[in-house]
Amino acid sequence: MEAEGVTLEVEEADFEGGTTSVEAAVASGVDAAAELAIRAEDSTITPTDSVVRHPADQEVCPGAEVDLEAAIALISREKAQVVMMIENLNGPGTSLQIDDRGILSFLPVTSLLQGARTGVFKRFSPFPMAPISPPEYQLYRTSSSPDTQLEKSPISPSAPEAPPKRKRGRLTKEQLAQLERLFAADCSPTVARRREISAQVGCPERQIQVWYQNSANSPSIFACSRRAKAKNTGEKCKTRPRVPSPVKEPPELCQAIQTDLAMLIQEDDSSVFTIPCTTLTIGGWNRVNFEDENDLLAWICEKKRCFTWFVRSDDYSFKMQVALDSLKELAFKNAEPGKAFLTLEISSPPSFFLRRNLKREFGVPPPCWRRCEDWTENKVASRNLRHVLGGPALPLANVVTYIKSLMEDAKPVSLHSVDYPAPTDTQISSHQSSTSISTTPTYPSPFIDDNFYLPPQESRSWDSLPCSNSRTPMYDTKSPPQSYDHHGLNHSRTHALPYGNRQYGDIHAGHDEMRLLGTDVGPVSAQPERLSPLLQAPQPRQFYPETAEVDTVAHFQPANYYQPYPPTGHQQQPHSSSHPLPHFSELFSPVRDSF
Amino acid sequence: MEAEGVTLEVEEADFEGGTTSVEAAVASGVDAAAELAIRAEDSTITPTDSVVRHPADQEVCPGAEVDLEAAIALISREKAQVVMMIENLNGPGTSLQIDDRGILSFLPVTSLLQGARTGVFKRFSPFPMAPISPPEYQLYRTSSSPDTQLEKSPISPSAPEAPPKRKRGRLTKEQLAQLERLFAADCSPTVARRREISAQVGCPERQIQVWYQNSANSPSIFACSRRAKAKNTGEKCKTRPRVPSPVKEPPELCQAIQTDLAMLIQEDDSSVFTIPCTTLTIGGWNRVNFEDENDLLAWICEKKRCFTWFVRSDDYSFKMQVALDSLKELAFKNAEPGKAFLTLEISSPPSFFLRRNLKREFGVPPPCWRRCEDWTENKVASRNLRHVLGGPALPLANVVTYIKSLMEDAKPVSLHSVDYPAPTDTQISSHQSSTSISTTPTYPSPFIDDNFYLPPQESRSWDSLPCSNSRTPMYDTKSPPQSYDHHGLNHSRTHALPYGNRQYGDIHAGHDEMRLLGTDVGPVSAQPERLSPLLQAPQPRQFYPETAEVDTVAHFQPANYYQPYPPTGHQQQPHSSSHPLPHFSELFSPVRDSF
DNA sequence: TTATAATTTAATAGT
DNA sequence: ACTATTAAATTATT
Repeated sequence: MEAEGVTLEVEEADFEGGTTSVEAAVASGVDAAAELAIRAEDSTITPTDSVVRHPADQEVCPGAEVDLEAAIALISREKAQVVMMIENLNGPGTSLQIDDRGILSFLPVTSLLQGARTGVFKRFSPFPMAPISPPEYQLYRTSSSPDTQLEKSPISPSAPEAPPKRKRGRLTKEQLAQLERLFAADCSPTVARRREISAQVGCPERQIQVWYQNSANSPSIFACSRRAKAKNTGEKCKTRPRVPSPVKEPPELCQAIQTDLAMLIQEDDSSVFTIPCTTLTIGGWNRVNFEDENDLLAWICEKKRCFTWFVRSDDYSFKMQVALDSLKELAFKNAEPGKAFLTLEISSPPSFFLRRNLKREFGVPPPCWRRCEDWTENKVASRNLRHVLGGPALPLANVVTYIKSLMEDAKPVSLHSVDYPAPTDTQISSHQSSTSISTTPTYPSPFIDDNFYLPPQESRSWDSLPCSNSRTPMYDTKSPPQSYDHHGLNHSRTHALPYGNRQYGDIHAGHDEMRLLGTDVGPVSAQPERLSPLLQAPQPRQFYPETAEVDTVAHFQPANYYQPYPPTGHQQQPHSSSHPLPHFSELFSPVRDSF
Repeated sequence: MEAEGVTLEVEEADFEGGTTSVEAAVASGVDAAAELAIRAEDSTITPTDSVVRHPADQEVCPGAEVDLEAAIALISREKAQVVMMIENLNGPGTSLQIDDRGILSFLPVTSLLQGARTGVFKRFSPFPMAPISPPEYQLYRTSSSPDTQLEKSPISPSAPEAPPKRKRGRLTKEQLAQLERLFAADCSPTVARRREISAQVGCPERQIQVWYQNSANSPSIFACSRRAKAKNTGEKCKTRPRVPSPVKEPPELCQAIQTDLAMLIQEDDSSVFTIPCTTLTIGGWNRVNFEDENDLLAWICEKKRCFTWFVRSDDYSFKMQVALDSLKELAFKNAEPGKAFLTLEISSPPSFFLRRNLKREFGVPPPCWRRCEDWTENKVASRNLRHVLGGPALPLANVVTYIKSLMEDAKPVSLHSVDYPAPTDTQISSHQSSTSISTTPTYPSPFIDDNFYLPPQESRSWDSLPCSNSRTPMYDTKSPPQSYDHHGLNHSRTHALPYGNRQYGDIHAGHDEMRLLGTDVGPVSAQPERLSPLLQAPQPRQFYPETAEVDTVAHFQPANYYQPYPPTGHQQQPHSSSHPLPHFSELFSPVRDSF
């Protein structure tokens, strides 16, 4: 194959320390395999040394993959005259490519040459691929002396033992954050659990395993035995999520409440399922979180039968509670891998709370949640009843499962994280490209003054409100603006969502969307016999709706002060809400029967 | 335990970059556990940072094990005033020891102090154990100000978030040189080996590890994958020394010839073992090398059956060859850690060579070795037949092993690097304090003129001399001044030298000396049947002794032009030497049998 | 800025 | 699954 080639001469490259003549030669041959050799022809360098080598220490030989970047780096440091040869190309300008690991096997010659021409030469992979037609370059044959000629190792024992190239993938920040969270919840997950995590996080199971391993053992100062740490600080390294919930929840859903998280959410139900979310969109209002902090959370409180969206800014934390039973429609949509959106159509606006962010100190009662006015921008949340929550796919999917299980004894719905849904999806795009992105509640928080912080009063505490000793629901039953039923549940639109993402499971493109409740709202003719055990096993619980006056103080005791049923017999009459309330109990709650 | 202690003040330590006051304090207490804290009291260092940490990043606390070496290294890099405190000793001077992992838990205080006193401080483990009685030191209580006082961490959560300040120590030229060499020999040493290296080079194991790592992987040009380079240029990265010698050599001995080194020594035997030495003493003549260059080397050429001492000065390189078989006695003696002396008693003077130092250019034949007159001062080497070579302990010890293996099928002798033999040793002191230290051959190099550089003539080349196709030895057999045999081998004086140094093995103090050959020279009644395989496996090779005229040109072809046996039939009669020659062949070479 | 020391983190191997 | 180690990538320091 003393084939012709293509050449380009670069007079001056910007290699530091001296002007260096760079010469790039591309020769096309017959072989399909490409050979790349870069050679520094400096007299101070011995011929053998000057052959550029693969970073993985393999000699460059036909068919070999070459990390051009490393090679270039080498050359630039060599300050040597350089000859690059690409031989046995299928055809100039077309056949080389850089794979996703930045490794070159078949590099677009043009980019190579262009790189050389511009003298950039430092990084290679993302070179402009501008198709420069081969004619632009001269056919060329390296004019080096025979002995300096690269003896094209006859392909033969080219790296007889191809050292199983260690491809080092790096976890993204998000993935790491997720893993950290999950680790905190359970530092030694089972195989099955790992598989779930793998799906959720979006990387191979093996990688998850390795991560947990390394996290547990690494002598790193940070990790400093994440697991060991957990073992010491926390209890005995929660090998299982420790929530003794009677429900057989899907994994991530029943994530344990970390201590700090518990402090954060200050929910008195130890079985709340917190979901760290990335976006919350209500109409034009949009709150994003970059997952480095627990700044945007969602959880479901079974006891109170509500969703909560939690938002934290510098000085204050905010939350809004959406009654489970005000849910008209619930739609799940996959987004990028591991991510999804959950769209909720509710029939009544949420209730709003805020709480001062204070470091807890001994002797000082921690700030507690206070009811407040809608803190979203322009109080949009009071008008727009469509919430779009973006976050980790699996937990969000599990929310669907969970909600579904509240209505019917359905089999758990599995999640399918499809290939990136083209961003053409209206839901997503409308969501993503939505108006302003406010990283904090934009509405001036109402009622924030020092008087606002009343000492927690048992009598006013939500927790101490009677719950189930009276089966009378505590909600305001008047003025349901709409009625609905769940016959409207559009099963034809409720696709099974394959579990996992495309890396580890079957891919059923197109099944990335699911809706739980029909769009239409029918009359309340519930089918109590189809209620899930979830609702029957624990004593019927009640949702405390928007009954309190706007400035009512809600106090939740810490989780570990949880007061089981039956609570105090003392009960408080709900106030009337300024918002219309749905007759959600007529729909789902077996409580109805006991009325 | 505000116990009394023992103190020693060292006014000036030789930490590079500045004079540093070093203070060592030893306090004895009641606890059996020892606490060691080393603290740099530099205002530029925060208190927490200045607490020396275990290499594994653990804070030093009572009972903790501390890698003193690392600590010392750290301190020396800090260039800070240093307070060492050893508290809760069982008793001063007795209770600390370094375990086999080089970790200190109970260090012999005396050595610590002595080290401090002498300011050596670089290496710790093998410090002289000379029992210095505690009274020699004053009772002492650190007089530092309260706040700088080491708050003996109430074990508590001392630095909750001590930013693990990264202290960047830099390797000295010498260390780097050593490492480079060692790397060339073995680019991925085992842990044990690394520990040795660490000891030898004099910096913490961790640093060694890091260096190797960076050398192997870094895209640096020097490193530029030093390991990669090694892998490619050499065979497949000698994870083991690559010499296919039948002997099971200990590492450092079978160091590969680096390219430049090969050029330097211009030996045609690819299996020579070069040993970078620090001193060569022959009588009153003394040549030292500071190890930053390959200016003083020793090697053994199995093929020629000779030792060679190589000395390089600015314009010329010199060497002398000592016939292996003229060896009367060989003594090994440990010196400072990692260093040793080898004393050779030979029965006949070496032969001398010189070569001009020229950069090689293409087309120009490289300068070659030329026989010449004794170039030592006053030609002392021709009269004094006792050579003392100082250098790295292990290789030198291995020389002994090697030589031993030439004479008997003995198990390899391992080396013991004892605690510093007290510098009272006559051999060392006489050597170290010997007359003039000349950094270059002081004798005016003879025959240096332009005529001296004859073009290499095949017929005159030493390499092309017939070797084995005629089994007739080429040496001058006349006038052996002495006869000898190796029955004289004094086994009672041949101690087994434990391999490794005291850090990693049993310590048998006192076994730091060994002699191989008896001091007496007996008649030549060789026992050919006891010859080692080394001498039998490769075709019998011959030593080219001092046969040529003094101005004979010896030309060694480059290694890669190596001409295997049988060489050209053309043979050249040796000239008669001006020196008496031993009948070495009668002793060892099986060639004798074929006479 | 470069060179190189040191750390962090992913991955492998041995057990 | 745990341990130790390697290797890649990154950070930091001079």
